[in-house]
Amino acid sequence: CTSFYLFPTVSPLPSSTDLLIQDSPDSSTSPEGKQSASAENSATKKEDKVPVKKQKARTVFSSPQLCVFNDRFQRQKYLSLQKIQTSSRDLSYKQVKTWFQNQRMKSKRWQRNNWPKNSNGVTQVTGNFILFFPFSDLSILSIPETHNSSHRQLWLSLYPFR
DNA sequence: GTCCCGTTGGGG
DNA sequence: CCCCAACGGGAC
Repeated sequence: CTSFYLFPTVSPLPSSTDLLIQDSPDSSTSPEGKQSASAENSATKKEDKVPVKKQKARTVFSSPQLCVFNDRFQRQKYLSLQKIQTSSRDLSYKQVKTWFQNQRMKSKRWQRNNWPKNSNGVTQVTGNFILFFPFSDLSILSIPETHNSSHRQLWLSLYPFR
């Protein structure tokens, strides 16, 4: 998975979404719930639960994982059942679901702010090209020479990933 | 159960 | 600061 894709015409799409995504060494999240067992300070009142500080785990997805997710997200904004599970066996379903949710929000927010509108909030069309900005990524969907109903599509996706 | 939405908190 | 995974809660 490179950071640059260009597949012409009706992309059969890599579809390899599974396989290859070698598991990165660490892959999983930070050491979960590591605070000491905290020997109960014994005789405290029952309902006086001292705030057991739950440390939020901050997962950072690996680049290959993001690549797969992004690629998928371009086509499906909604995670259909557990399909993507296979490509990310190290990640929980909840994590993937959360990623899609956040991505949807990000997409929406990005559109609200940065989508090029022509007067009426519709996608801007310039010549033969439709500029298509799903979110922070750049995508250009062009429809060159539409001879009768066979829209030839050319997808050009850039995945910066920062 | 998932979704949306606002919010929280970890980490660069 | 910002980014973003994860959380909480209400709605369906």
